[in-house]
Amino acid sequence: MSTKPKTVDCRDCPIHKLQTFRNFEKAELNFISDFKTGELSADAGATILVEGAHSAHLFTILSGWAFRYKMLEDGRRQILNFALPGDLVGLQGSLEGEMQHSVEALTSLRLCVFEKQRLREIFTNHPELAYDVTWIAAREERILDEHLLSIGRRSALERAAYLLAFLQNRASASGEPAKRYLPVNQQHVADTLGLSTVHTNKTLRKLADRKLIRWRERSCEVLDHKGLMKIADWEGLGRENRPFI
Amino acid sequence: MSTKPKTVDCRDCPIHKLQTFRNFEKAELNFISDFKTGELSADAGATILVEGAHSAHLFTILSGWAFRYKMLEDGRRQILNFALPGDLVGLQGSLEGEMQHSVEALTSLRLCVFEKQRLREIFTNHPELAYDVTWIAAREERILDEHLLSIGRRSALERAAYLLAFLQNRASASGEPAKRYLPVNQQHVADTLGLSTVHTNKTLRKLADRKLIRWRERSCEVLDHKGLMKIADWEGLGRENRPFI
DNA sequence: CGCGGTATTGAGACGTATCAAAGGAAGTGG
DNA sequence: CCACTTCCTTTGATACGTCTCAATACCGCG
Repeated sequence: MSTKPKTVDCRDCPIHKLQTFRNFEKAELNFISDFKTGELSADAGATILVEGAHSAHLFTILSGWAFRYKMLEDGRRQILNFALPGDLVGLQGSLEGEMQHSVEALTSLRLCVFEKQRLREIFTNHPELAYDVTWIAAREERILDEHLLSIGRRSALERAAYLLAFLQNRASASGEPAKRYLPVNQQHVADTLGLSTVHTNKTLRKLADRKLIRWRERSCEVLDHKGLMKIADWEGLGRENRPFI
Repeated sequence: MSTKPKTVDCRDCPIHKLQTFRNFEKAELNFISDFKTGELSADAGATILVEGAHSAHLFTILSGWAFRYKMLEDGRRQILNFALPGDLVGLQGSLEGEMQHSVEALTSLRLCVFEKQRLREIFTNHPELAYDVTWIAAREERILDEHLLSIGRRSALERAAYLLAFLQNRASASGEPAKRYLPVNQQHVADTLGLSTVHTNKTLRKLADRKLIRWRERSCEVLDHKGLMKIADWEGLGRENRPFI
């Protein structure tokens, strides 16, 4: 095996090379490279950020999946959204002050670490990148809007169909084609849909019976993406040139 | 009656004077004033923006309440969030491309109109304001996170308590103290909570029986704010120095 | 081989939706 | 000022969806 550098230089970032992302100037990459203070690796199940804590950092996902969630005092948990390679984590909620949600690794994870404190530098020195940050925030909002519609107004079957179509959509755009399966278990699905695990199981079974998905150990294979979208009355995420930091 | 100018000059903006908002530089106000292209008035029930359309504009609420919502094909509606004086409308969802949600006036409404196209100018010329835009987006995300937790994991009673506490919180920070009542009807509450109107009615009745609220025609009076927060296990929004554009 | 995490199933309780109808308040036109 | 309409709220009865509890089956792993 050849020796590899421990951390990826942003100028060689594998993610920037992907089709889904926009092209970046040399100067921008240099700045990002400087902005990046390190990398973090975490195993599946590890907690990256916890609600109520003050975090000095902001992360970008290099590889793997994570999810954001909130909990009520008695333990009820709601998963808010998932984060895939290229996603910014830690921007949601207040820019300053305590975290309003927790973040957990869904698979083993590699993250780029940035200092929140230096976020303002982006705004003063690199307006284009600053605009990107806002763009990313707006995109997250759009997704949260969809989730809200889903949980609020769709039936259990429609909700499940929406979620799996959504995750499949995100996975296939994230440039990890190796992963044919969505790395979630039924507990995760339940906590995202706002359902009990038992009912989630029965609902997923219906989707499986209709040959829309196949359930595996701790993961889900989507067999009929369009079929799921149709059940959920969902259009899909736009095919866009995402920015990325 | 004395004659009034049709539009408010940003330098005299009544909202900037409120305590909740941060202080602004002269240069910033001048820029905002230039950025503003007009005002728009709308009656309660009027549609400001519609899902699927391309809007060239961005709005700030001068007075009155509005709400954002999405609909499924068969007519089911989900209210995503409310907008009060000082809130930015139209930023949510994609910065470019079609609207992903609609916006409707809840009360009679006055809006400042900005051109989306010129948003980039903010980023190149006024980094502080650009940072504010991002701050505002992050705040909206935090609120959407709360709503997701609520709809996904709280019972009907807890959800209603959360929503009314939330609206009361927002109302009292928005500098319209004249309005002691929240200007929503039970249909709005139902569509926000993801419940039927009938069940919403029965749930609100329980809150009223416990002397937490009193229901009026097309509006709600909150009698015990803390009681609502306790039922919902909700901490409230931070008392922050909001930016504003 | 036994163990812990995950998925599956069934039965009964509970919460919420749906349908239908009636009562009240506000606004309109005669 | 009244009759009328319209929108909003309230109530009851019944159906349905989802939750809870409990037990079993399954699988990978030490």
